[in-house]
Amino acid sequence: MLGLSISTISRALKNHPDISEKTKERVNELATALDYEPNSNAIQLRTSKSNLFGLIVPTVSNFFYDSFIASVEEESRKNNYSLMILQSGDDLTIEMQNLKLCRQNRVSGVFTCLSSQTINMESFTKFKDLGIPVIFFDLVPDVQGVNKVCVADTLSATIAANTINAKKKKKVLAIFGKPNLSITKKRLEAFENNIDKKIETTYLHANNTPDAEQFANEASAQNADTIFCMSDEILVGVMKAIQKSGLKIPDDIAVIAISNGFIPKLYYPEITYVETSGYKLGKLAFSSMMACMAGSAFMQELTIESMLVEGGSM
Amino acid sequence: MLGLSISTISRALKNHPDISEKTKERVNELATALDYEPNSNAIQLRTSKSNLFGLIVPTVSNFFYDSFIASVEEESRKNNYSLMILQSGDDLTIEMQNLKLCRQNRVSGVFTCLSSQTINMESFTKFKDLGIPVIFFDLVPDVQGVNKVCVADTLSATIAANTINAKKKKKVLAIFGKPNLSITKKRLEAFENNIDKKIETTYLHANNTPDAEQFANEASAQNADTIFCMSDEILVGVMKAIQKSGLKIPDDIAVIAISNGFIPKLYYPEITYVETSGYKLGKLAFSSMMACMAGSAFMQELTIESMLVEGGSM
DNA sequence: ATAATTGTCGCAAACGTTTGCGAAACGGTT
DNA sequence: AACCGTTTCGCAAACGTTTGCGACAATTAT
Repeated sequence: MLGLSISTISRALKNHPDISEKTKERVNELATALDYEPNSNAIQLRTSKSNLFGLIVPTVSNFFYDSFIASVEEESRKNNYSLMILQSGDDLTIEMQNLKLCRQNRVSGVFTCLSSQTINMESFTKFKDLGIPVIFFDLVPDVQGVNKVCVADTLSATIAANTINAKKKKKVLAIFGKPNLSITKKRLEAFENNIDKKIETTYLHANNTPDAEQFANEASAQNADTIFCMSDEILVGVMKAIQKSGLKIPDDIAVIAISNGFIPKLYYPEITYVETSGYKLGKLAFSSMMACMAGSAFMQELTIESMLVEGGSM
Repeated sequence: MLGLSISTISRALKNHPDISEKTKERVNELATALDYEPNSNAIQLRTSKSNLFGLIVPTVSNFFYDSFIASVEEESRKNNYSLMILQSGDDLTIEMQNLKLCRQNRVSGVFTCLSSQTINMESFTKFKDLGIPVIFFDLVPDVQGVNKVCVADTLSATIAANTINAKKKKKVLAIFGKPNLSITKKRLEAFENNIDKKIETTYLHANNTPDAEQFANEASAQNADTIFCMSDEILVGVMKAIQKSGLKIPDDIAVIAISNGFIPKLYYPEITYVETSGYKLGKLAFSSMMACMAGSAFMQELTIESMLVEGGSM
């Protein structure tokens, strides 16, 4: 329509110095008039660079992951990337299928956490070979040479233990999650190492919310004065048990949790918790991804700081 | 490597009848050996059909939307589609930017709900012109000729009102959300029409959780015997106020809500609610999308049924 | 005046597929 | 031996870009 070649149009649109200002103007004018929109498939095919990140998560509907996703999406959009979301449902087969989808869609990077069944990392090394950076978050593999971003498990459990110590509690029920998860191990170890030895502490592992509820029921029967919850899942069960028992927080029983912060604020008094922000972790993951893209591949483990948020439950 | 042409390979991989079984075997064998993965950019460029859906949501971290997303992702994966997630933050500019991203990525369909600022539908008609189906969900435009899937606002509010009637309550505080939203209007209207006229009912609009908490505080001072919450946001505030007041549910005060179901189960007793499932809505949205893709474009408004889930709060 | 430089632009190949069409090979029928 | 039908496969164009290189014109230097 302008009597120009395709290459000239392409260059004009990209503000290439070879093209005169007048031509650029004419091209841009017509482009907006026709509201031309570049075909990103063609672009990606030609340049073999996509503006797509893959994000694999056990499930979207989760206190922690949803804010993580929100955070990563926000940054992606700001940096002109799109986000492809995939749920693994903590299923190994689906996880591998999702990784395949990422490769086929030629993502330029992957955010993922491990399913609890993942044993070998072979499916991830393929990405390494392809030069596609992988950022592990939250549930990360126990190996070196990969990029990991985590919440500060050790620190957060330490803070919780110290808070309990400072309040001079006597009898603590500490409820942790599934024992095989690295996150559980780290938190448990740190808690054990830091809780005052004079405090009578019972350790339990709850696989889910109902488990936690039942444990908390027994705890009130045993006159524990404090319950520590490793996660939101556990906190929810504990709170249900406490409400049922009619015990008053914090006078009859104190509660402290490690949490993203949403659940603790649902109750009155609000529950004191050590914050592990999915939102912050998302930001960290993204900046780590950008660092990888820029070539500075550190292959390190980064953590976000934790801090105590005081409610009225201690 | 096999002495075959590209076209033969292509056809063999797609199980084309022209190709002999032996050749197919050889090709497939080598393909898995090299773990060949088709370049979806090239495919999409050639066929101009993407296997990508766009999903625009105000925010991912929301009780309702996260389960909606989870649901749509699940179906998408099963049907060999991928999902591109975009957050609008209820911002008109970002909404339009996201729509642009959808077009550029050549999505084959869009799921979206309106930002509250969206006035004209012009940006959506462009998709119609391109033959890209758009499914509106939850917050839908008030016009004809588009595909909409919604929760049954009228029905759910009616069920809630009838439940209150059946329990012979005397004094009800009904808290609704932002008055300008269509969802609020529908629920309010249905509630008003169905609540027993003999019941003394106070209507309030809360813009957020703290508002609701304050309203509920005043309510307990006024000796209301029942509080109705239009949404989870409101329920959370109300529950905080009730816990603070020390009132017992359901003896001192009854609570009923319209909810996705997650929040009501966090408390003891569990809150009775009328279910509006984001998960179910996702399924409906997806099947509606598939119907559009298949050509049967109904351009209608579909709703999911609502049902009462009894907790112990009434 | 011619030669060298610079500023603009077009040609054509390439990215990895799909697909209509034609070609070769083969077996079977007259 | 000639013909026909079928099976099996390859050629080449096309999808919409990007980009190295060369071409031409305009400008400047000699």
